[in-house]
Amino acid sequence: MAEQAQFEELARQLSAVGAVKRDLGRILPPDCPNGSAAVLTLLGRHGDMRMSKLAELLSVDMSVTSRHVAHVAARGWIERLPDPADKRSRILRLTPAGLAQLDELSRRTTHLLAERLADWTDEEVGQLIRLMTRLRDSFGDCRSASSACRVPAPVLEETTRTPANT
Amino acid sequence: MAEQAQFEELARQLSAVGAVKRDLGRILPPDCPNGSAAVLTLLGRHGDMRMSKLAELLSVDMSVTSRHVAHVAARGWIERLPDPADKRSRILRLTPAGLAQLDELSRRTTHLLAERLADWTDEEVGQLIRLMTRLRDSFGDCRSASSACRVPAPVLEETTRTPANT
DNA sequence: TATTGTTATACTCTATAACTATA
DNA sequence: TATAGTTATAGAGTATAACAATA
Repeated sequence: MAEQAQFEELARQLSAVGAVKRDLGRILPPDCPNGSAAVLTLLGRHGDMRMSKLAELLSVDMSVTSRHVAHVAARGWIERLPDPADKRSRILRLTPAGLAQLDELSRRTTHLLAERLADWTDEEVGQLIRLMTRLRDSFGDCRSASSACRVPAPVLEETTRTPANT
Repeated sequence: MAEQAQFEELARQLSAVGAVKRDLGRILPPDCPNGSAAVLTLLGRHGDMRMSKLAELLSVDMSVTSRHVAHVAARGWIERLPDPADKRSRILRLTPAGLAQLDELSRRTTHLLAERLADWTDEEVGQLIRLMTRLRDSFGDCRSASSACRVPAPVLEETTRTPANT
């Protein structure tokens, strides 16, 4: 178990990494904001899927997913096919135009990252990816796995003073 | 230099880590959204500073900083003192109430992180912090260094971990 | 003229709730 | 009744541009 000071620092870095995300967002193609890019990326990586599955991968509410998907579909980058197994559902699929857009996305982001991280080693980038993935799992497992994280965290009452941590 | 596939994966993880940030944002105290929390945290960590300095630390436009600061000041968590050296400028300072609020923030976030990252070792958390910090530096240096971002850029000696006023 | 900070406006992302159409 | 998805609405975060006061 890590120390409290570490958790504070981690929280700060999580907040600060937003600046990197914004930098990446600024170089996206026209009409393709972050939300659209995320949809295309996940469809390219995981293949055809339903809305609910995409919402889960995005870790956002399905209403949000619906908006992003509508935006992407309106530009012809994906199509929404009927699901023969369930008429309420829709299957999302990248179109050739969507694939081309995804290509462009990938080119831009990797170019920027390659430029900024020019002095990083392969191993360092891999390590960061592994740790971020694990971080996400440590949080995300709570959303699907209902038991473990369901423990409603000791509700902080007490005073406004920090107990001299361990 | 890392491979292209790694950069794509890193971009994906950067996008996905937003879910963790949102989880942290949900447990913040009333009237204290992420922007306010960031202001309080940075003032607590770096001590009194001017708007422009805070904007730089937040990596956002000063207009955004101004809004966040106004929100925080309206709740009495900071005060905006005149700068004797420059009448256009204002010095930001945490109030006792702001310090208490910062305490509460810290308690909540560390609680949540300690819970979610219960099976992480001290070393793993430290490694993630180091890599995220370096990632931010690899991007952030471009903002201050006005020329081409190719150049390693002058590293600002910023090891001041003075816990500000007390 | 340039800089510090504020305000107005617009856009993106997100969540909640109400709604539909199926199951 | 319950679930898949849509839409309306509201709130937070951000950037750009116009502005005021001061340097």
